[in-house]
Amino acid sequence: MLSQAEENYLKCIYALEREHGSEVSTNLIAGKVLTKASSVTDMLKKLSAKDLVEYKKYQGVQLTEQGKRNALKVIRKHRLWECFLVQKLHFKWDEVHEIAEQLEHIKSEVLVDKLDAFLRFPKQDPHGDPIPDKLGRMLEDKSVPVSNLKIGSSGTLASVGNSTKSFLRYLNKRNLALGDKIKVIDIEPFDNTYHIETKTHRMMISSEVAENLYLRNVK
Amino acid sequence: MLSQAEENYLKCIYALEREHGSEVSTNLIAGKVLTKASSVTDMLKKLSAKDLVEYKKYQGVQLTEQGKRNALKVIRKHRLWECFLVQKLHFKWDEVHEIAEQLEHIKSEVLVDKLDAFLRFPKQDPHGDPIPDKLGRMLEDKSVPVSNLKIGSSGTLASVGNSTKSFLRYLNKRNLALGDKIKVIDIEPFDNTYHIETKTHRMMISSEVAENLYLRNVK
DNA sequence: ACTTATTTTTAGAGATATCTAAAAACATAT
DNA sequence: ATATGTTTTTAGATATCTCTAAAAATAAGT
Repeated sequence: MLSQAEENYLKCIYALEREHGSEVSTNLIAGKVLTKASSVTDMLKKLSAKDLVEYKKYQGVQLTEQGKRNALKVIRKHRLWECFLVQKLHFKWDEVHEIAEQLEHIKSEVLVDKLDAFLRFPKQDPHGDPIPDKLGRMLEDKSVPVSNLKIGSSGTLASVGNSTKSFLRYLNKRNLALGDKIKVIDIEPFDNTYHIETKTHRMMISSEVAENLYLRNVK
Repeated sequence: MLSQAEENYLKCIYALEREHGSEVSTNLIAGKVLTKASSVTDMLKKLSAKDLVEYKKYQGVQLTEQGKRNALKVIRKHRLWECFLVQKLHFKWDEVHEIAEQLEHIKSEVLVDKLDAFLRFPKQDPHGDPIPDKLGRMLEDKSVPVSNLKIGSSGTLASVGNSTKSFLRYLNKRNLALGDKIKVIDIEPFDNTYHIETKTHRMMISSEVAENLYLRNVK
């Protein structure tokens, strides 16, 4: 049985393996979990003892198959609960992340599967992220962050790389929503600020924001 | 912010104050929480420091107004989640207690109120227990345990004093369900075994079971 | 009232998850 | 290759919640 802290680390390492290579460093984890490197080291030893990660001192970590399975279970729960909160309880997309962070740790296989059925087996959560099925399979993510685009290319906003309340409120304020078509007009070479255009607006976004807007059907 | 352990103690003390007098002893609590008396003492000190209980050494405890408010919040959440699990996810009444024990600790006022609305403000949970509203008000419980009845009296099964899987499965097996009319036919003076009768069956139940079957409209 | 039994509290220790500060390993630069 | 800087790990401490074993308070019995 995994503790909440252990589950959070697995989820975090899973995300970092996708963002960066499959070798994840202690400091990277510390940054994401908002803790100190020394705490991360402690936890990595524990996860390693449980065969959830491959860990060699000073070498960073990698999830084992078992670790990945467990990470996907937590992610599945998180995203299903987000769907529930938005679809059934009528929360806004910027209000659900923090609550789902708690709900994702509820222990009951049956509960998750019944919730999945109740929601009619959704394939994506309110932020456009794919929901793993019972076996961990999910839609392959072919989206690209705006920060990878060249001037002149465009695509459709498919998901966001950050589901915190503050980021989503920022998007609301700027009138950006999933499904919007976005085109890159210009890039400031100095600080990588992006000038983008939607159907109705033109705006500038920082490089950090550009890294968190994922587009599909990029041309 | 209260920890899960603290919330569990408050809930437990609340229940014991109803079952026994308002003075609840350390050992009683230890029995209900399944822990040792020494652990209870530690926790009582902590709850007392937070003004959630009135505690004097060797004298037992009592919830303060604040403690009662918090206990009712947890109970409200527990019972609402049980409704959700049965009504929306189609769990059986004997499958929800353990899951609700986890869900009751999810922190979000808005969530509870939205859940309440989603379920159309139910007044009772699947075990017949009253659900406190946002302000802690609930249906007054006028039911009586079978163990308080005399030979010849009868009533309608209104709620159960124990929602564990094992007890509810026992009731399923004996074909006892909420709403059933129950009549006391005889009481063994030796061990307080009750002979009871429903519309379709006659059976014997132990005194422990009799203490956990609550009837309304007793005549 | 005094002995015995029960209940409750204290004292000290373990497990989990975190931290700070210092040491060790690794990376980089001249 | 040696010095400098960064990253990671260790060592030791704290907070929460639990336990066992022993001491203190209360209750009960004759």
